[in-house]
Amino acid sequence: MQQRGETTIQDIADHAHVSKSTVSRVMNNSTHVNEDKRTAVLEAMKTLGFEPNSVARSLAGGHSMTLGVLTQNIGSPFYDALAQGVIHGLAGTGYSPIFVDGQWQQSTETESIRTLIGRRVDGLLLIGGDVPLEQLNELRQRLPTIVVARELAGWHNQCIHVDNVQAGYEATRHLIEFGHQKIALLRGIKEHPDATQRFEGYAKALTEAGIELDPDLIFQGDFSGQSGVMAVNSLIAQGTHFTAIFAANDMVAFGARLALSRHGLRVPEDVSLVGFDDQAESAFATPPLTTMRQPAVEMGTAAAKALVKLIHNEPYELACLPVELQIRESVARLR
Amino acid sequence: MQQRGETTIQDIADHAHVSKSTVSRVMNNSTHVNEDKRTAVLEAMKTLGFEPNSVARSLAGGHSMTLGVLTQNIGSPFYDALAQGVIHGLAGTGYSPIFVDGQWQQSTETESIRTLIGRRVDGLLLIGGDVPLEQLNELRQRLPTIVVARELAGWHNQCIHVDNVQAGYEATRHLIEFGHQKIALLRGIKEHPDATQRFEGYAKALTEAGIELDPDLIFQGDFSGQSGVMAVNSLIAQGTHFTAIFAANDMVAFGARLALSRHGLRVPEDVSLVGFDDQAESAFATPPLTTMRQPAVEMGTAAAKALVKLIHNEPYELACLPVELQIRESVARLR
DNA sequence: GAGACAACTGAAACCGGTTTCAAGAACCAA
DNA sequence: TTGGTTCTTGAAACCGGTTTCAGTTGTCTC
Repeated sequence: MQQRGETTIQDIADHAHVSKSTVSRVMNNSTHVNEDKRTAVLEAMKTLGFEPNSVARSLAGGHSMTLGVLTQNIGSPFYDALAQGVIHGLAGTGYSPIFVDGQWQQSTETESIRTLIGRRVDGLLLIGGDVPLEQLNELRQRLPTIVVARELAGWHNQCIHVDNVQAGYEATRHLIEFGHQKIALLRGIKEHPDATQRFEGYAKALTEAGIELDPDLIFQGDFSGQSGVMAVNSLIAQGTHFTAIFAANDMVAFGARLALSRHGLRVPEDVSLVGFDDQAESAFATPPLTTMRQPAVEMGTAAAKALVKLIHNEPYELACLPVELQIRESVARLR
Repeated sequence: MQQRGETTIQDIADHAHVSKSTVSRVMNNSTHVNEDKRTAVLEAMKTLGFEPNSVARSLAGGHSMTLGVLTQNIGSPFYDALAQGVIHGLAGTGYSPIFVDGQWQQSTETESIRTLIGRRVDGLLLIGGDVPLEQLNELRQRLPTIVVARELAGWHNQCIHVDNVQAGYEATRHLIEFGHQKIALLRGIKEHPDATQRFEGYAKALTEAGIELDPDLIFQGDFSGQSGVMAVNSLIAQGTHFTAIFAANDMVAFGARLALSRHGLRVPEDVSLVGFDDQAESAFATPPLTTMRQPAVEMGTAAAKALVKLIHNEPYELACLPVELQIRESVARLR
């Protein structure tokens, strides 16, 4: 705020020979104001270069026109795409997002949410996160809240996510259809629900196809490229036979791809590879990566728009978006 | 704000049998308050679950504890990394960033900055952007402002960027040292200063080595993967001989790499490749990409910390960070 | 014991808007 | 002309804090 002496509504009032109230009414179109006064005010605003103080506005009006967005891991493609979608969905609504990073740590998240509440955000958009359901339920009573990329019991229409079990199933199914049976699963972070659910889908597809689950083929890692490298190295070191890999996400797939090529294994001729996310780079990998496309931007946009509706008590529908298999060139039929 | 009836400072005052002023003083540690009253206030705050209204605080106190951050292209690795750095640099300072996306369009940027000013941000962090210098100079008078990833005349210490000419020079130099002479340049967006400056460095290195600039080797594109694909396709279609490529950024390099492999050209055996940015995926590309590493996160962090200092009128130093050649495996000696 | 000074503390003004309330003006029908 | 309505409009209260100002106490010094 620095600059004390910004022009205020009072300055405009004086300049246009009307009262503050009238200026306010002109600004908000709340009541009809005589045409001559109206133009006088508009004129004054222009000459004085008036930019209303939205802090004062928030305090008086009771809404801050600000939405709190809790993200995780800013700098990772999936969450960035969600954030991008949020910004996009908010464009032109008058609401601005204020981002805080939870870093997947409950304490940080809780703290960040407190900050947002202190700032009197008009609504909350929680992307992923570890905050316990109970706490979220309380939150929901207090503030319009929408949760993205996380499945919450009893949050119908205030929670948008993707069917990770189904996605894991389809990815695995795709590999099975191409004749693969020895499918390595590169799991994401252990406690991460996405990872767990994708594993479920993987297990389901295998079982359904009469293929036994082989613990040696399941590698517990995280969502980093290095994790993919380590998984493949360890798979090869322990002599496990595998013909395909389902990676926790595209980044892991890149790592796996690199490690494979280090061992002289080609993709897809020797090993087929499926990723998850469809981040921008995946279409330009060599070979272009077959992956499960998460509609991250769309989810962010939908969530943001829904939140605005929710705040205004307008009806809306928050549909569960589909994860689609993006077939490219990293999967081949087993010879 | 929704919830009228949040507990206010007055509630605390009543509960603790003191005045609003005293509560305020306890909150801010501004004056010494008797121990018994102090504990009474603290006690009251705890039992009533008080979260101070920072909107009111901003209005009264004259600072919003909010920093406006104008970014470009949220969702692109370089700008995301900068944003990530900003968030990181602000952690624990009490300031929250509020992001707006300029989309590299002057009108959008100007509009966004107006919004930020309306929100009475305490400072401005401009990442890249096209706002004319003149306008920025005015802005600087009004608000503490720091510009990131853009070189501005006369903005010493309020502007942090990278020496793109030097970086372009070094990348090209690296290829020349490996014996390459036919080095294709995949330029970024035409008007983009980064692209222009890197071109200058490229030209300088070539000239210095006595290699003539060949217009056929210079491809005008943008910063996308598709641009890299098209460049290589067109280079090959027109029969231009080249043994190395310096790409506008890593994404372009990925596209180029893909197109090369489609034409049966290997990296680095047939064509050497240098990227720019060193985004996370580059280390896991096949082969791992040699690239100019931009310290994006560090720049964001440094800028954020500097802005806080600037606001507080504390001394600080904003050094120009180096772009470092990250040597990996996509460059080979010309046979 | 009186005056000076420091330490606390509450009342009230203030930040810059929005909104309520009531009054004055204009308009209309009876 | 009169009473009732509808429009406009300004004064003042209010949003929830911070900060100034002045008063009350307590302590210290001479």
